[in-house]
Amino acid sequence: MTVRTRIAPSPTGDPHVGTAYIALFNLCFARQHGGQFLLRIEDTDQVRSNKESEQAIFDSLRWLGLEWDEGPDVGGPHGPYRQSERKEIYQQYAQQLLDSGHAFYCYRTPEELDELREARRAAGGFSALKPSELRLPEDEVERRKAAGMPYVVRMVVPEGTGPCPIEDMLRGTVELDWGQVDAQVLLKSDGLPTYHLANVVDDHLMQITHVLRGEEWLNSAPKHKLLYEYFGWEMPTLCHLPLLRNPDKSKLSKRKNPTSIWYYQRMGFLPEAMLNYLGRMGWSMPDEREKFSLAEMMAAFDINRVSLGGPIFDIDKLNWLNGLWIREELSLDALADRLQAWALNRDNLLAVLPHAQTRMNTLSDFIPLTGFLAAGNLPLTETSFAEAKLEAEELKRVLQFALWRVETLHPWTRDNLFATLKTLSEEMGLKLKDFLAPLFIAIAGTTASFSVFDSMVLLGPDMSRARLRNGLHLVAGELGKKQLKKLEKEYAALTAPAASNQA
RNA sequence: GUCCCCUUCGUCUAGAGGCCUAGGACACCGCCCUUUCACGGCGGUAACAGGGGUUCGACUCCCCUAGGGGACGCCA
Repeated sequence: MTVRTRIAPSPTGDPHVGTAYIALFNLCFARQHGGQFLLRIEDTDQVRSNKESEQAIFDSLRWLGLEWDEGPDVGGPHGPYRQSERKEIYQQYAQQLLDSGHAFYCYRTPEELDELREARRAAGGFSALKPSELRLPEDEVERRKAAGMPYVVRMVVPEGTGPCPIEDMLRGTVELDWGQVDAQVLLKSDGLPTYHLANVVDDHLMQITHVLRGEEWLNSAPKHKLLYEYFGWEMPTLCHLPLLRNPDKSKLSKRKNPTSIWYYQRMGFLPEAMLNYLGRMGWSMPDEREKFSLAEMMAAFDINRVSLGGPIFDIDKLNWLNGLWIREELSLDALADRLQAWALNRDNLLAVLPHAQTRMNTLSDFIPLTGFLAAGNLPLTETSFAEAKLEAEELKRVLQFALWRVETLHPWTRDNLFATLKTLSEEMGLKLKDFLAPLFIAIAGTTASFSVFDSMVLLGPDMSRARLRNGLHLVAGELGKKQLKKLEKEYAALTAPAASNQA
């Protein structure tokens, strides 16, 4: 048996806890059956594609203690593969589908596609675009081809509606409808495969027998099934796991929650506890024990013990569990080692010292000066922000806008942070000093600290964002939908200040 | 809007027709331990979404409704 999970790097390089969650279940399932567990990096999306963010994922999984196997060769050396380096493989298989009439060239422009979709939507019913609608007359195809217009390769799908049964390990037979299956793009105009093609081809070449993936993929299973039929390959057994959720029950997202594994590492959670907690999400030990190691979980694993309701990622319980690990599993000696490795290591000290040294008279000044860097959550209250001489509304705007600006910021460097936030302060018409004050308080707990940009670099993106979010929460409470809309509007107006006051 | 999935305490969950007066854990509250705070111990509040069936019997099976989530891209 060979089980795999596909991993999509995030554009900012943050390894997502959801990734680890899926990987954990894949690993346990594979090991329980004495099988292999393979990883496959998904990098057909040019935006996400860089070695750095891929490496971050491997590092984070290793930190957690997850292991994986080296897969069979797919046109290159063993290990995780990159689609962009194996472009020809997918082109070759796409050609095979073109030759057998299971795929076709499509020269439709984005505008035409929008129109077709809109018409579909207006008509009600299924919104999937079918080959018959997308196909252009022969002469038009020739004309566009001659004009050198970009094209894609799409798969042929059944035109009408009708049941398409999908077998799921946990749900049994799920009946989807062909009507919702569109003529999926297989090869993009840049020649790279989409997820769907790469997924099927890779799994076949890697001899995958079982796929455990997120529930979000359930709806595209018919496409995959069809591709397996076209190629005449045997389809792996599918299993769709529930999605981790935010406290508001939506799919766990960076916007609402810290989702990066590094955030939790930074917060001082032990990898064992983290993995233990993920194992408790949607799964339970037969004896209902709460604390267990990866080895224990693998030994006792049973996929049928997965419960289907999407679990909410609850930091309170993770906290308790982590405490349990610290108190019950670590000797004082071991705990000392952990602390040393976590924060008090030489690299960390050398990174902080340049900022601390000039402000130190005694060695004892060091901890008070830099303690905020090692702290998890700062002990702040609403009144902590009184130091910033801004009125409540402005305070709110500064924190929210700054948070939005740095949410997608990459790379996370001092210069980049400075440029971004300086620009924002100018757009908001605030003096940099006034603008920065609330950021200082949210990040360092006080305005009497060294550069907030340096602090943010030392804290890292995840912790910095979490602190800003926390600060915002303190001054603004839970933002209502209306308020949020208003802020979003003001924020959008910032980047295009001239355009808004015409009429 | 259309399709799919899901639905047990606030949260994570146990529960495969009678063992359920629905169990455990987090959080919360109270008591005990304790020079404080934690830890630990003991106890408490708190749930089968609603309505119909099937059955001698339904948290468990079926249907409907409601709610939540996901998917409808040259993103994964």
